[in-house]
Amino acid sequence: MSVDMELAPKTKRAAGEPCCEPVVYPDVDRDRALRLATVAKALGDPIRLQLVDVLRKHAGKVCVCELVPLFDIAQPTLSHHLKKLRDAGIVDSERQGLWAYYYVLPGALDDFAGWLG
Amino acid sequence: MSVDMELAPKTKRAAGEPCCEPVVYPDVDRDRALRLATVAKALGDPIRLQLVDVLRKHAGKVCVCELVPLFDIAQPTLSHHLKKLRDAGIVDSERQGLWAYYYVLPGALDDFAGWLG
DNA sequence: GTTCCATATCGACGGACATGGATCTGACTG
DNA sequence: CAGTCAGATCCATGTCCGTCGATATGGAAC
Repeated sequence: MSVDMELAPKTKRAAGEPCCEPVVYPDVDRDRALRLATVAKALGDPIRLQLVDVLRKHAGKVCVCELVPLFDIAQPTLSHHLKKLRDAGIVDSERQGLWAYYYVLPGALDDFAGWLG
Repeated sequence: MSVDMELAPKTKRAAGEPCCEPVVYPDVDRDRALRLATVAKALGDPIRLQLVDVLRKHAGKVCVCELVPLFDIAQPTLSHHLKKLRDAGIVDSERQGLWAYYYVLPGALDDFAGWLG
């Protein structure tokens, strides 16, 4: 891979002139970048990533009491992570009596996966 | 989608007995989760996500002076974000005289894209 | 009612993060 | 050499994050 010479700024230029003309632009606008980054940020913690991994690979909804023993963290911490994933729109929950069941929202990761190619 | 009854904890149980047997496990071990989360965390900022988007869509290497005018942030802040992406193993840089050229490391996002499905 | 249980929320702590001004570094110019 | 420029680093600021103990909530069992 070599430097694209069309993008190489000219070495000599008038004082005050910017070093080069901008020729590249992001394909993702600010709003979409914000949405994509929100998902990425939610996945940017090992425990949350494993949580999503478990929920994604299991068809159906998983009881929180199943998730607690999988990680070496206190119950409030797990609850905090689940809330983060819910706030990011990746998972949702459903209560049944005492227990809460979590599941990955269908298509929640599609946009991100699509951007990632 | 309905609750998987095989996973539903029994309502009645002996005192001290856990509410249910764990039947789900993460396919991703702790180390891989850490590596995947590192990439996700680096992408968890709108500016860094747009940076990767620009660098990915442009074949070859892009001069920093091209990137600065694309965002409403100060130059040290942009440098900070580029360093984060470098530390995460997503991009690398190459100096040519006064200018620095950044590019996405080939395959840097493959593992993450593969996990995301 | 009371008691127990699963989960969520609160409050506080330490550490990490995003930001930008000032400054340093290294390279080109004259 | 001195002057200039691009980019990185340093430093200070305020904010957010991960963690967990304590507590609240709301349902089930007795």
